[in-house]
Amino acid sequence: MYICRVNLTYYCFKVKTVTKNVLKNSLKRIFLYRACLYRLKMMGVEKVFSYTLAEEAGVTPDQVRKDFSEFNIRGNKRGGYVLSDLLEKMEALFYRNKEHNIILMGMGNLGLALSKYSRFVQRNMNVVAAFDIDPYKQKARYDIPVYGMDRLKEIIHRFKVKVAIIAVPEISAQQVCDELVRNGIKGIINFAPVLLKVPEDVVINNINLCDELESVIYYVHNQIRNEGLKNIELLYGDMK
Amino acid sequence: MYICRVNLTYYCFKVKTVTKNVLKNSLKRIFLYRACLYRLKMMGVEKVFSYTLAEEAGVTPDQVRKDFSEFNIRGNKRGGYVLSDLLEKMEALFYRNKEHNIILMGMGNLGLALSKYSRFVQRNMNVVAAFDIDPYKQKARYDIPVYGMDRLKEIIHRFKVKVAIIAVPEISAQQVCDELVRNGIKGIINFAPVLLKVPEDVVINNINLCDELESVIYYVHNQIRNEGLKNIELLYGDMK
DNA sequence: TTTTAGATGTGAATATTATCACATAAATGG
DNA sequence: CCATTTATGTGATAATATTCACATCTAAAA
Ligand SMILES: NC(=O)c1ccc[n+]([C@@H]2O[C@H](COP(=O)([O-])OP(=O)(O)OC[C@H]3O[C@@H](n4cnc5c(N)ncnc54)[C@H](O)[C@@H]3O)[C@@H](O)[C@H]2O)c1
Ligand SMILES: NC(=O)c1ccc[n+]([C@@H]2O[C@H](COP(=O)([O-])OP(=O)(O)OC[C@H]3O[C@@H](n4cnc5c(N)ncnc54)[C@H](O)[C@@H]3O)[C@@H](O)[C@H]2O)c1
Repeated sequence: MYICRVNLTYYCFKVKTVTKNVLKNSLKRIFLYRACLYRLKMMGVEKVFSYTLAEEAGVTPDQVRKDFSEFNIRGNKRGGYVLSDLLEKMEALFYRNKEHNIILMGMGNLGLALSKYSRFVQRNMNVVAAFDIDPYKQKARYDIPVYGMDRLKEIIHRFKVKVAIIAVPEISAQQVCDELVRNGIKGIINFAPVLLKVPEDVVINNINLCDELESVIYYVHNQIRNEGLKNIELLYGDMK
Repeated sequence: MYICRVNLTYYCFKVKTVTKNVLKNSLKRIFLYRACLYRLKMMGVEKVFSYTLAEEAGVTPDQVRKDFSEFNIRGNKRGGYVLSDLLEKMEALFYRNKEHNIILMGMGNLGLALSKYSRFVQRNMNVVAAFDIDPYKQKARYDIPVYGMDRLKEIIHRFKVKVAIIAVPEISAQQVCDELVRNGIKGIINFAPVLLKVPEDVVINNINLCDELESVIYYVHNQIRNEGLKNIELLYGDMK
């Protein structure tokens, strides 16, 4: 599967020999659909229709079908979709079949919590190591090994790590980020409330808790409702 | 300031006696601009132009001006914008002048980290209390008081709490959420990887770490770049 | 086996969002 | 103090995303 940028908001990629233009929003919603499907699965549902899923996800049935169409996910012309089939197709889309090694930068309050988060493993994502400049933390015992920055290159290469989580103080974030990029990291989840500068081929996903909270407060204050939606906007999404 | 919903994607609200239609995406970008402005401020910048900010935020200068226009934020016809003025206007927009009391549900790994996060306070958001069913945690000493669920109503009313953070296990999340809604909570940041069901007047902001990680992996794998963007899509944004 | 009801899949139509382009205002310099 | 330069602010226009509408297919009923 080959992907190239066609223009600023469209991505062009191949699904089974056919080149299609996939809208970024469609991709985002696929994640939502997947979450809904897991929920429905837990409830014992085995078959869904576009309107079942739409209802659950807070979108229109047309949207669901259109999105599926974009990703070449197809159901039975009258019988809707078999839930397990759908999930399988989505997981394949997200490379769930493969294992992914991840590293964690910073073993402070947040890093510690993340290091104990078992769900990563359940989803084939292994946090193979954490890195911290504090020598005390390198000596202490945690669920995952904690190294000094001197071993960053070695670990990244040994485990073929492509994605890192940044949980270091704001002030160190850019420096740590640069170091990661220098060592071949291509994707970053950044918890530090700063906008990191990276080369164009590196993907950053910022999670800014204060901003998210503030936006909720804004919505609540102004009585903006999320009718029909399961979620309000997350910030920093779909810029440009 | 009064806000009402006009249709599914537009919101209608009053800015100084003039009713304007504000696009949701504009609002999202205002958060981004603010983050950029703080960054520039730290670098000693005092005056910005639409193209300065655009460059920093990874959008077009037109977009910046248009967004400002939507929110009635205006600069000097030739002299650009005074940074401190801009920030002031944005903070006013986000009710930063007022204090906001917040509660935290669940004092586990994540809850503990959040309870120590000092930045909330810096931004006028006070986590006044945490709640946990574990009696041990109610007795132990933390940075903030930890209560049992029996005191939820009392605390919410005493501190006029409108917004809560959910950091309880997935299995308990809906139940805790219902309890919050029953006691008048109108906005929720939810870390549990489930889609919560709430009445229409309650705003939910889900932060699903695994999904965010998976999306980064997806982007990295498919070599989708975030050219010109400071952030890739966050999930669950802008549905419907 | 044939009919019928009901859901999919997708171009066409509509709605929304972003960019363009330029009139407009304010600093600057002669 | 007027001309010139330069950046704002915003309608007009272009691009993108969503919804509509219906042809198409298939499961179930007759
Ligand atoms: N605590 C939270 O709940 C929370 C929530 C959201 C965001 N954040 C953000 O996450 C980041 C970490 O927060 P925290 O509360 O865990 O802070 P912390 O101070 O507890 O932990 C930071 C850790 O990073 C390490 N560190 C510092 N500089 C480093 C460097 N150059 N290289 C490697 N390691 C380094 C420190 O030794 C420390 O262990 C901050 O940017 C914060 O704003 C924290
Ligand atoms: N640990 C992480 O880094 C992390 C990251 C992202 C998301 N999450 C999510 O956040 C949630 C909490 O994660 P965690 O690692 O802190 O789990 P945890 O098990 O360490 O903590 C959960 C806490 O909630 C309390 N609790 C359970 N049921 C409750 C109820 N009905 N009412 C009040 N309190 C209750 C428990 O006593 C416990 O203290 C989970 O849904 C998890 O998926 C965790």
